[in-house]
Amino acid sequence: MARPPSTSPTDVEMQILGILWQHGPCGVRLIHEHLHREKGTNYSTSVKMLSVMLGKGLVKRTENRRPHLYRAAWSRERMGNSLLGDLAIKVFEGSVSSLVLNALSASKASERDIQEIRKILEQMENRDDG
Amino acid sequence: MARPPSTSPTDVEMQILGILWQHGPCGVRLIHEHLHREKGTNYSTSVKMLSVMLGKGLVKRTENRRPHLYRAAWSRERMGNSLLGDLAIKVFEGSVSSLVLNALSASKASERDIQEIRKILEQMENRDDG
DNA sequence: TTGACGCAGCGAACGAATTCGCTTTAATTA
DNA sequence: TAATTAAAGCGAATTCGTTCGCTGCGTCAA
Repeated sequence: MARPPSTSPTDVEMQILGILWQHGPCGVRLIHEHLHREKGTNYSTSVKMLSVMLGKGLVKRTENRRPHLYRAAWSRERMGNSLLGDLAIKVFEGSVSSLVLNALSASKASERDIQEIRKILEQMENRDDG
Repeated sequence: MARPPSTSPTDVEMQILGILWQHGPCGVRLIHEHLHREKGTNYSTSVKMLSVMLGKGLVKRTENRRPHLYRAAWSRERMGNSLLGDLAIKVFEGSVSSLVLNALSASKASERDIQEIRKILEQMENRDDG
């Protein structure tokens, strides 16, 4: 009679993944320092969250030495695409294209970004399956 | 000592917004029928959720007649862009361009989508602020 | 070895999100 | 009007996400 556990990473989990993506593998101490700076949480909280994330398969860790080293289980890109897919399902009935189209027409992308996108479009057209 | 209330719509709320975007303004009854079909929830649950969403400003309602009519407070497009921005903050350090770029290079957009995107890019370049 | 200190883990506490039962209010029919 | 049915609302129950306090272990230096 309550809500089901969420599939995608929660807010704090995303925050931690962000730190891991930025720093690469690191110990709890470093992660804690970031979280403490950003929201004043306790060391135990960081330990717990990492533990939860380990259980969910969101992070992996090396236990050879102490302190243990944590790293993100998924790359920034992979996670981004996955969450983008979820978002498309929620608001655009599953169409990532609609989502991207809509974002492009609403945003003010830089000249450099536009060139970048052009290049990618050409690459796509040169693929057989495009 | 707990989590802060989430800013963006929750899962169930998004589900309800989806129904409203699809059907346009409608009463609780219709929304309930959808939710019941999809996850077997009770009529009271739909009433409550709509009430919560009304409090959050996610939906508006007309009380002239009974049953009351509910409608989404934000368009699909507006909500999509807003959530896309949130997502970019979480995974790409705030860069929507990175998010879109990454999505484009990973996805297999259709020929028609590609042309569509080209058109939008041209429109963007013709704007002074592009 | 022993004392000090950092690291890891567990379980409880608390608010947020979701669900429903029961009551109240409104409309519709007899 | 009175009885019946539908709509709306309230409050409690339940689970999830997040936080921390306390306990115990590993490591290092004296």
